[in-house]
Amino acid sequence: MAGSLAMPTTSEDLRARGLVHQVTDESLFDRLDAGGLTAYAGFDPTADSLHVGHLLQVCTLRRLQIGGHRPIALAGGGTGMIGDPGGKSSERPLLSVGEIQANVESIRSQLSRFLDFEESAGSRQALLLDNASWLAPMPLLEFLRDTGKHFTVNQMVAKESVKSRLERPDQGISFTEFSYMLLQAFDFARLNEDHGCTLQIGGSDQWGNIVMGVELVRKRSGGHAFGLTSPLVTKSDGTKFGKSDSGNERVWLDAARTSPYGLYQFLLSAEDATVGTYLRFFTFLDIEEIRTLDVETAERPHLRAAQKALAASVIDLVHGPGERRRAEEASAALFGGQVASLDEATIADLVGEVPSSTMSTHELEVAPLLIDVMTDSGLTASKAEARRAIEQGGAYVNDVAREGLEATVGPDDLLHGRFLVLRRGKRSYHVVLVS
RNA sequence: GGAUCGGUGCCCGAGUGGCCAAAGGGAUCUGGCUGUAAACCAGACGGCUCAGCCUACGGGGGUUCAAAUCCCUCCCGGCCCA
Repeated sequence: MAGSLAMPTTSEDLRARGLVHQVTDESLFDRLDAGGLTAYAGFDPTADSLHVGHLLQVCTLRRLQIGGHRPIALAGGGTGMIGDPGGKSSERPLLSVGEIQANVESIRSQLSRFLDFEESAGSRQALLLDNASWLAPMPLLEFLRDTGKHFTVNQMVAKESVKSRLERPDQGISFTEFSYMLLQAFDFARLNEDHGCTLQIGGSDQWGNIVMGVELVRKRSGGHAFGLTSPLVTKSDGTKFGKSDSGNERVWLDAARTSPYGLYQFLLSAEDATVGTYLRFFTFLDIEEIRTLDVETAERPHLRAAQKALAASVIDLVHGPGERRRAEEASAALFGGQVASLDEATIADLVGEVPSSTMSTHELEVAPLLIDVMTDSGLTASKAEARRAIEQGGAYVNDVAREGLEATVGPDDLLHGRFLVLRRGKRSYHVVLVS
């Protein structure tokens, strides 16, 4: 990264972006600016894809790599079999070894979009490790003697993640989950010994676990390790970032789970109050540029320049510029206000990008009920839902609201003889390809 | 192993024989206002072949004209004793 003259140092950049919540030791900042550290963040491989909730740590690792450090992404193939008690209201289901391994593999390719795993990166070359490789074969007695003896149950019970579970009168915490923090601490010690890793980063909810790791490093080898946490990413109402606004589903980085268009729409709808924070957290635009966007948001919020920049930057990184273009174009076409007059090629491009389905000319000729078409296409989960949408005035065909439960669609509704653009509510589009 | 409390819809949480598809809150959805924001206001919120029917109150069985509510049993969790 050849920097311009105004290029901030790594610690300046992290601070300016608001990425520093807590540090175990202020002297970390000098080291960050000096370069040459090895830092890690852990990821639970509970699914075969990362989701936007993982984005912050992935981006921070990338910032560190850019700053001249070696990032390690640690897949919790071992700890993933246990489950972190933090935040969870109940015991989590255990995944099988096979499932976890498959998940780790999928995540590997996603990470390579953010981190440079090539040897050409030299001392900055990123690593992806799986803690199962050392946790799985570790003898229990060895763990208890070498790791367990360094911690008292007293301090473990005092951890916020455990306390919250203990305070619930109707829930408990299994010993298995209770052990999680020790395993995480062990990971840090292990990475420290094997790879010279001296920094663990994570969300602020990881603070307790990270501190234990720092302690364990000191107790085992006398080494000085650091912890750095970032703030929790929330929306203005305090709820967690990462669930899609429509549907309450997770937003994934895997295009097969969340399309680039879906991700684009998700980011585009970021609140004014938080879009600036997101730009700082999830993009690599420089601070000056982001400040300019802050001003834009304040002065011309309806243009949503910041949201557009956010969506574009993130998708560039996650899916590449080609997919970003397609997502932008699809969004522009649908939300441009003239769906019925879009040209054939434009609508054809929407198919596949936007949620879509197919239907035979046959089926359309019998003038099916809109209720059924909406439900069959998956736009609504049930006929009752489709009915409700119509009754409440939220069902549209080619952007025109349809009223009456007996409303039907037919060949007359086709655009260019083969498309039907359905919409539910303000922004859930669905394209039906009729052939 | 014993004693005891508990398991209700996406979540929290009332209900303790019929008026219960089950209060209330949150989440979600739709409409309004806007900017495909937020906040706010209003409505909706199990499903279907929809004035009826089906599924649902941890699982199974039973009592009853009628059960989320009573009984038996099993499973799971809290807490206490051993």
